[in-house]
Formats: sequence, structure tokens, C-alpha cells
Amino acid sequence: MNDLARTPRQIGTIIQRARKKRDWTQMQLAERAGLRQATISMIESGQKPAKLESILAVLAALDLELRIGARSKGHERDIEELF
Amino acid sequence: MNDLARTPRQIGTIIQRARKKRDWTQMQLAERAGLRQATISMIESGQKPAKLESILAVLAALDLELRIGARSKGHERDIEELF
DNA sequence: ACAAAATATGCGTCATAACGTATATTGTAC
DNA sequence: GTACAATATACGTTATGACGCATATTTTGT
Repeated sequence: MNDLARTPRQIGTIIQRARKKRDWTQMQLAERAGLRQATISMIESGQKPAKLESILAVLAALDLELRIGARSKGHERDIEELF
Repeated sequence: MNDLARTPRQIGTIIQRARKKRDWTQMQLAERAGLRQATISMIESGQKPAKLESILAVLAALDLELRIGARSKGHERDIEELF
């Protein structure tokens, strides 16, 4: 898994997929990340941009990590963000 | 360039390096990202956690992108699916 | 269909990021 | 060392993320 994330919404989608892969509820993830279930909901939907801190907490809880690299052209998998 | 970023401070350092590599001042980066010079300063130092939005704006201005992947021990790990 | 679980929203409050503006500090020439 | 540029801090204000608590809506299982 190595997903590109350019918007809060893409990040939310990635987080949601990782959570479901582990069969965790938003509540379980919230507890592990030290946040509320409602906050997880908002992060996953990407409607409201979150704090960097919160995102990092969620990623850590999911055993994921963030990488920063030069913008690539297409040979990276982009998150299909179309309904 | 593909740097690991687990804390706001690490992210700040990566951003600062990318900015200097381009020989931009904080003011120039701020203008391109739609933020203040003071905000860039805080993001680079990582002292105050920023909004995800702001980080994404800065990364876009620097032609960088964010990737999310499984936490790796050392180098690359291909145990894609746990459980 | 029904109940239960999971998820999405609402509301008032608090905490704080970012703002505008300005100044203080540091770095880099000449 | 003296300007000048660049960066870090300060102060009051504004915008909003996250909180607690609650409820509405959706999804899932029987």
C-alpha cells in the first residue's frame, strides 16, 4: 500500500480503507488515536480539514506512515476519488 | 526524494529543505501557498501543529506530494496483508 | 421487518491555528 | 560594524477543529 494523497478527502479515503481492512469501527480507531468517533467520521469524509496532529495520530494508530516526495507523473497509484 | 514524516517537526524540516533547494525565501513560499511568512516559519519549525490544509498547500507550492503507506521496519516490507 | 450496531450530524463551548500588522532577532553581504 | 535581507516572535482578532453530549441516519445481522 502506497497511496497518493493530495487532498483531505483522499487522505480520509485512505484512512477509511485501512480501518476497514482491520475490521475496526470508528469508535475503536478513535480510542486508539485518542479522538472522538465523530472526529474520525469527519476525517474519513474529508469534509472538514483536520489538524495535522489528528491525522498523524490516526495514521499511527493504523500502523501507517506518511512520506513526502517529489510530485510524480502517474506511475504512482492515485486514489480513485470518483463516486 | 522520499522522506519519512512521522511528526510535525519532521515535516517542517522536509519542507524547509525543499524550499532552500529552490532558493526561495519563506515569503516567496508563503505567497505561493497563500499563507503568511510567519505561518511558514511555524510550520518549518514544527513547534505549533498546523492544519492539514496548510501543509498540503505548502507541499503543492513546492511541487511535493504526500504518500501514505504501511509502516516499514527499516526498508521495504512486503507483508501487505496482516491477519 | 425488526433490533442492534455503526456512522453521520447537531449544538454549545473551548482551544488554538492563522490572520494582519508589527517588531525583534538572526543571517548575509559589503 | 553597518546596512539590508531573512527569519522568528508578539499582540489582538477571527475562524474553525475538536470536545462533550446527544440524536438522527445508515448499515448489518437475524
